[in-house]
Amino acid sequence: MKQKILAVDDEADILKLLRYNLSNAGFEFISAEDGPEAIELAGRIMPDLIILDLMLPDMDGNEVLKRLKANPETSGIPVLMLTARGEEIDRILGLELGADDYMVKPFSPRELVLRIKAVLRKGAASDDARLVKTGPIVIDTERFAVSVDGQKVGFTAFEFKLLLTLIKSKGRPMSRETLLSRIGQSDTASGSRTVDTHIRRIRMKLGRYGGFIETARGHGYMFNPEVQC
Amino acid sequence: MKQKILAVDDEADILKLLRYNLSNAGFEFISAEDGPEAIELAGRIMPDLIILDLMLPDMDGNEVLKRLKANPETSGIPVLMLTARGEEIDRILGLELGADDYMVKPFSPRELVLRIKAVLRKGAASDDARLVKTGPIVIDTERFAVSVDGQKVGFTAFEFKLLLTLIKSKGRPMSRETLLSRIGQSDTASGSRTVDTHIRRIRMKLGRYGGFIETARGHGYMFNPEVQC
DNA sequence: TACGCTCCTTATGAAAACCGTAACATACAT
DNA sequence: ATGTATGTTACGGTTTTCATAAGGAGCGTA
Repeated sequence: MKQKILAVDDEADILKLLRYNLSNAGFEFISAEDGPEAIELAGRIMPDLIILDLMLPDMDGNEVLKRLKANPETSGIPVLMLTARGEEIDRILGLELGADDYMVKPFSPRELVLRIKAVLRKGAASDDARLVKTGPIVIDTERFAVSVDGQKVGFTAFEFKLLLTLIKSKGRPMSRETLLSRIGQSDTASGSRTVDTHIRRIRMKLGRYGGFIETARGHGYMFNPEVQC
Repeated sequence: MKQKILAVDDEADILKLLRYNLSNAGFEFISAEDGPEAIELAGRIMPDLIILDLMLPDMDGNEVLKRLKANPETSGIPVLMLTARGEEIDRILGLELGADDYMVKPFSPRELVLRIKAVLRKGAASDDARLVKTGPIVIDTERFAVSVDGQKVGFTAFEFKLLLTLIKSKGRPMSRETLLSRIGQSDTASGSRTVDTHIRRIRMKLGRYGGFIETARGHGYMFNPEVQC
């Protein structure tokens, strides 16, 4: 059966473009032009994916997204956001909303189709999703950007990979050696204590969420977002 | 349904020529002879595309365009500008207005129809539009011309392709190798450090917007127009 | 063909960012 | 209480990037 895609945008041109390309790509295309209509439609037809413009006339795309996520019936539907400008990218990251991916307009239809397929393929088993979210922490694996509580935080390459590795195996402690090898620094002569230093730096950058990285004494470190502060 | 095209020109000959060719091409043709009429008509009939002469008797074509773009209802309509002379081309680029394409009079009707179809097909979200706009930066992909803040800036071929590649993948860092290969210099023995030099030159030419090109340490470079100066 | 021009490339040192280590302080476990 | 593991801090070395200059290839023109 064809997978259904709901696109929400107020610009008819965009909808036309989407309809053309997504139909060709083998999807069933449904469109909505404003927020309320989108929410209503989503709940009724249960699409496999929603394309949502961040800038809508009546109700902000963020608001729409929030309501979709608030409704348990629609909260599982992956959402791909569209933004008009690069300036808004950080908002997507920052608002810790439930978007699974995003694209900046103008976008190439070809790339859009690829991204849609990627999101659909991954579904719940998100091993390599673009946006990795853990509570107040959102990681954009393509831009190498991290935001905490809506604030963009600068991470170095090492720190970034370390954090991502920990989060991907969250709940399971990982030894320093494992961490180093997953990052690709295994062969280089890095004393394993180096990890400690980086862990500390990450903890500082995570601010009050630094405690999410627990130390498994004798075993290494573990990411555990359950901890309250 | 036929797509509507609104043509604005004070010369009756031109309008006649346009009407003949566009009707034949399957468009619904509407014409206006001056600025105010054009604006009124555009808001009322919502054409799919507007052909606008840069030189109008009462109100300059640029002024008309500005007002069209200022009105949220009409701002999404693509506009194709007509200029009487090549000398005016730079003004089109320079005014960072919202034109999507342009032609120089005298033009071939056949080419005009092709261009119209191209603009309509691509809509606002396109991979290879003729005019690529990012804030104060406008790029004419056919003339290899760039303007910043309305000022035409001379770019060399390498710089041009580099900037365009970065902008087309805006928001995502690209390695020097990727950049070189996309430009077509991959096989030539270009040390990847060459990219650095060109990036620097582009930054200088972009003036105060040079910061739009961010360096992703360890990853390459990324175009990101969010940065304010 | 020679000349002059522009543009691409490379070279070099300066500056900045990052990584790793060491030394000491602190917490944990037996 | 003592030894071990980790936290903290500071500093030096290394890598990456910036900045500037200069060599050399390609192109058009005379």
